[in-house]
Amino acid sequence: MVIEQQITGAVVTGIKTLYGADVAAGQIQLQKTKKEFKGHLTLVVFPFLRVSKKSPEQTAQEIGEYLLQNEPAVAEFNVIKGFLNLTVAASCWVDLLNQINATASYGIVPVTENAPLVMIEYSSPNTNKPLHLGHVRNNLLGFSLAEIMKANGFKVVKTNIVNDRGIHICKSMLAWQKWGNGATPESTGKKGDHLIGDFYVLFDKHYKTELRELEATGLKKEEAEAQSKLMAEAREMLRKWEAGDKETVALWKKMNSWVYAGFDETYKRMGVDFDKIYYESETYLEGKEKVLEGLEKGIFYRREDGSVWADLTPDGLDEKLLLRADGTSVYMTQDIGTAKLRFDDYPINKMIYVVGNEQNYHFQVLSILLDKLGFEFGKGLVHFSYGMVELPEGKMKSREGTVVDADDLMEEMVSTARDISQELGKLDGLTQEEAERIAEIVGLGSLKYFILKVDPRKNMTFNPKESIDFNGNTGPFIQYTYARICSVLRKAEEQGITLPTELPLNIELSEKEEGLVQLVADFATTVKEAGTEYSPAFIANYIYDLVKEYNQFYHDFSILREENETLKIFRLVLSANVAKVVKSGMNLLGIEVPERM
RNA sequence: GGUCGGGUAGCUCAGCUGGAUAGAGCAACAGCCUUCUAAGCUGUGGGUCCUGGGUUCGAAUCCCAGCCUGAUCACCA
Repeated sequence: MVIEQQITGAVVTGIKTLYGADVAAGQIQLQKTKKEFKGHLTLVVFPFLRVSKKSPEQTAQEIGEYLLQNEPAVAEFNVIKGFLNLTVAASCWVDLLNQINATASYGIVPVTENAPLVMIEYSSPNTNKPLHLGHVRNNLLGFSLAEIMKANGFKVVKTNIVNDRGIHICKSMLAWQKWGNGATPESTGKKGDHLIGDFYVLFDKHYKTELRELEATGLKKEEAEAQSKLMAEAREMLRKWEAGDKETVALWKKMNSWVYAGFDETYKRMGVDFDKIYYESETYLEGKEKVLEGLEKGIFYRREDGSVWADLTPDGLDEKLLLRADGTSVYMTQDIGTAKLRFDDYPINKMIYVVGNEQNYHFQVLSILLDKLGFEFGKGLVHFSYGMVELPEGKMKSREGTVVDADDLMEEMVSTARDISQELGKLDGLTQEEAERIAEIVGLGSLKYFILKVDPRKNMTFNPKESIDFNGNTGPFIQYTYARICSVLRKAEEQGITLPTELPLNIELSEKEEGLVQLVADFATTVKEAGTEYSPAFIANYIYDLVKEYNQFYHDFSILREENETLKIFRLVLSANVAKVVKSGMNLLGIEVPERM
């Protein structure tokens, strides 16, 4: 990176000297040389033809000669058409590796006292069913994004808004009352969130039966729905809850506590956490006040029936309801309320909402509304919108039981990891605990990487029948490489080799080794890009490239068996730094790396 | 219909702020373990980068039109 800046600067002065023209550093296209050509960096000379008034080849030749004489970092060059391929001196690469080696957390920007604060909302489950694959994607993206923002020097507050109220929860409660026979997580041995989820499904089953029976008497669908006794009971329960009926609230609290215990277990295993949790039951009334405030200021308007609206047609959107005629709040009102509470709690500079792309419109509207209401982060709020996870047959439907459950999935991945380890005989000589720990790391690593390596915006399909791979472009592939490096480093230590803090600059390196140093150095820019683009996938793809490259090196070169002592040490330092970057990169994805596997 | 995504190898995906012959993995086939972990490495086959125009020395990438696909446009959350 430093090398690139140096050469870019030299090119600027070179063009000034050769052709008397001024070019901005930003105009200079210095890119990595393609593998099939010799060199490390390539200057595209086409843009300079206007000032050189010569052919591409001749221009490239002239600039190349200038650099060779005036820029010590450039050791060689060759010209192919309009491309000037530059070979950087080996000593520069060793020097660069020394710098990386000296920085314990290379590529990670430290968080300073007065760094801007980013709040990231993610997960945001309903309390009427367990987490499924869609939540897994959300959780992994949210957690990783938080790590990436931290690595870019931001203060980060991770938050979760739990949707703990509403008709859906009442459905589970009602079903439990009617058919639960007092079942508890203890009595059934079931995780609380699963238990509640079962009752939610049970409600739906009974409700459907009721509808069928009503329709059999000749009623239309809408009429049947209107006459459903079950639904009426659920609504009545919601009314009671909102009125603060003691019995209802007590039941609600009890059942929610079961769900939270279940969620905690799932989050813990997944390795995600939160700094601050908000509950909708505590925030849903808050927005009202803000909306009324906006009404007073004339930002919103009231209709004849008493409902309050925002007119967003000047912004190219529709009119949006904010308060019903009866004064109750809607989803949007709640999000305004939550925003208010958060802003009261923290000096938020940037707000990121990790929410599925089906809510793009909602957040577009929210951004405008918050801005109008005077929230500083409103205009710049980021809706980190990600695509759905679909099954080969299409969308997952919780009511139809086609969801891929998060707990089941994690368990399956870990157990597959365990089986593979056993088959390959990788666990010989390890204790039961160590083996189990590794299975956990590898199984979850596989799942996490599988999800995070794809562009968040895209919908992804997950085929439960074809289990997630452990070979190729996968988490375990990366973890395996890390474990191998650790193994080599362990052996070096056993042989009494200590790694120096600084390598001598006069080492002869192969292209492969130079390329690896260059790749390792790229970690810093990758972290930065992942931050500005909000993309864990950038990190994932980078690590894969690095690891693939390292594996080739590992295969083709000896490290400990290298006879040239200096070279051996260099390769060990290089390996150690590849491992270092792989580890911190994987950590940015929320993935652990094992020291053996 | 309006708005916003996505369309790249049989499958899953990179590449998209314009640059060289469009890359990986999986699957298929063929090789490489008495040598630092073979969850690895090497090779073979596989492509109208949705289509058609345009801008450019140069387009998978940018612009326009169209096609396919998903989401959304609720007094649900």
